[in-house]
Amino acid sequence: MKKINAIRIENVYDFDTVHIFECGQCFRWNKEDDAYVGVVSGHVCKAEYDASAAVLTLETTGGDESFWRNYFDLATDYSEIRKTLAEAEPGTTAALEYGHGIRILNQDPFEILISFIISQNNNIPRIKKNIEALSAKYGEEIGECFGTTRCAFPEPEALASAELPDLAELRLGYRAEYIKAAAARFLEEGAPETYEQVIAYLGIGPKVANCIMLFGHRKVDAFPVDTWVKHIMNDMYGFNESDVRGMTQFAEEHFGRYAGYAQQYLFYYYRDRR
DNA sequence: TCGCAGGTGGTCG
DNA sequence: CGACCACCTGCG
Repeated sequence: MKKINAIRIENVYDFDTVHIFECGQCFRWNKEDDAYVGVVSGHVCKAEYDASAAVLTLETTGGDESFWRNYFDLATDYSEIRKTLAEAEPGTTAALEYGHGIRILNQDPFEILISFIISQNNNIPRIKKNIEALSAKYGEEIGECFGTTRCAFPEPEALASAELPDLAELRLGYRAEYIKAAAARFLEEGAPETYEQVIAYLGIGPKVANCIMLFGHRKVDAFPVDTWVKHIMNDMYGFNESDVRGMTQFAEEHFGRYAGYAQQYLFYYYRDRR
């Protein structure tokens, strides 16, 4: 049993655990009993939020308050973001209200890189299974927490030196070779900092590259265009679903520096009500 | 059985 | 360039 620290953070607003953890930005948080439990940068964390008291309570194996404040992006004013987006594009109002309490987490760049390679042409339950399997086999064991043995997300070294047949056993499919190559490249070159550097990776195209910039590097004007955004942009603005260029330009012009937030609200709203 | 799931690389015209 | 199309895998 790992030692658990309690951290109590007051005056937390615009926060909703369901919306934060289910909006598709992260894959290692799961509802266990009445709270969400996740593994973040080698720390296990149980998160509970009391809206009436505006208090976020964390039970965690590590990370100090400032680490978790940064992870949950508590310094950002999401009311201001929603207000700005609603004024710029009134059609998004319903989505902004529906997804109130979404926050774009500050996640580890390597974990995001690998996780979103796995996400391509895939579905969320299988993505999560793949990532858990990868962590169990190649990640460091943290110990038993909240009734389960938990493992950190693998380090680049571990995945770079993984054998392809072993990765294949985890049912990663054709993404296995992308993962190994990406880990080796990350190890050699360090974290890719720009869209151009990320998209140069084998197995990373425009959609995944934008997700990596948005979720792994806090480039909040990035606008990932996936199958749902195509439906949304067709539905709301009449774009042909093949016109990714047009949608991207629209996002730049209408959502501007908050395009990434807009994408999350819209994606979550439409996908959740499918 | 077949299409789909938060796409991408390869190959044509 | 832009329009196909195959692709690991699991599920309904």
